Amino acid sequence: MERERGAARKRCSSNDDGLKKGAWTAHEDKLLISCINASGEGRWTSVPKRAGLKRCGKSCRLRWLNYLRPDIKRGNFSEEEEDLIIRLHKLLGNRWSLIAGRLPGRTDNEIKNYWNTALAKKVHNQKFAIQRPDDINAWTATGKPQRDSNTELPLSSSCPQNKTGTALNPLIRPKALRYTKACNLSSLPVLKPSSVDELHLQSMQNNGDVIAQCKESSADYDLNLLLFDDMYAFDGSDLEEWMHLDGADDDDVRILLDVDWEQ
DNA sequence: AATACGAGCAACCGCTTTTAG
DNA sequence: TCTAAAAGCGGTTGCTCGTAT
Repeated sequence: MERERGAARKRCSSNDDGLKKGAWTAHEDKLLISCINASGEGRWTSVPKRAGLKRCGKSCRLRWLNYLRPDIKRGNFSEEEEDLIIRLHKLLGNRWSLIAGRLPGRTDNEIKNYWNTALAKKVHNQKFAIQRPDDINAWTATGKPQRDSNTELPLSSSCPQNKTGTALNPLIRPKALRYTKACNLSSLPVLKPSSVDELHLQSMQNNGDVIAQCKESSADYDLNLLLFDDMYAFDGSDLEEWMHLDGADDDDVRILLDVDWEQ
């Protein structure tokens, strides 16, 4: 299998078979557009033959998706787009396709380039780094809040809090989705496992006190915007317990178990 | 005017994941 | 269930163009 896949890669990457590489000409673009208009997207390996192009299917796909698609938005990024990219990058890291999914008309390649050339520097200069809790000493070395030894629930004093007594700036990472960056959940979009169609959570309660509130604001495929107004410190096991207290179903618990602490 | 340098971006490469038979 | 092919993804490369020297 590996040999076959390697061979397939070689076929696409090699110039031995006369495949053209480098910048696309206007004529090639025209041929590709005509082909896709005639038979639709997909079956990329057969596109070069159908279009009369000396390119590999992969190259055709990339050209179409990143440049020729009619719904592509060109031009400068707006402030709103810029802000959204920064916030999503804080949450998702270099998951460009996911980020692009939140910006209609923008491609992952475009966003990636924009990040690498402009935003990364800007974010660095603005010290847009993840904010650590003010009272970091109250936190354990793992980044988890200290717990009550009897209830195993987090001690309220172990988490930095605002004036209303709710927690500030918990750092979490959705581990099941192989994201590598810690993030500040406050007002940020949160990834939801794609297998979960609906998010039922409206509130999680513990002994009558609202621990966290989630507001569903999007019905996208794999991203739901959850706004955690005042988020309490928690980790996966705490949440599981809380969810069961609240009568949540397995999907709800799974969402929350996909969240793991990272300092 | 010539050259060097850096920024921006399109395209490529190779790996992983998904799909189809 | 297994395998090969196709599609998707993110990192990297290299070309072009503008600016500084």
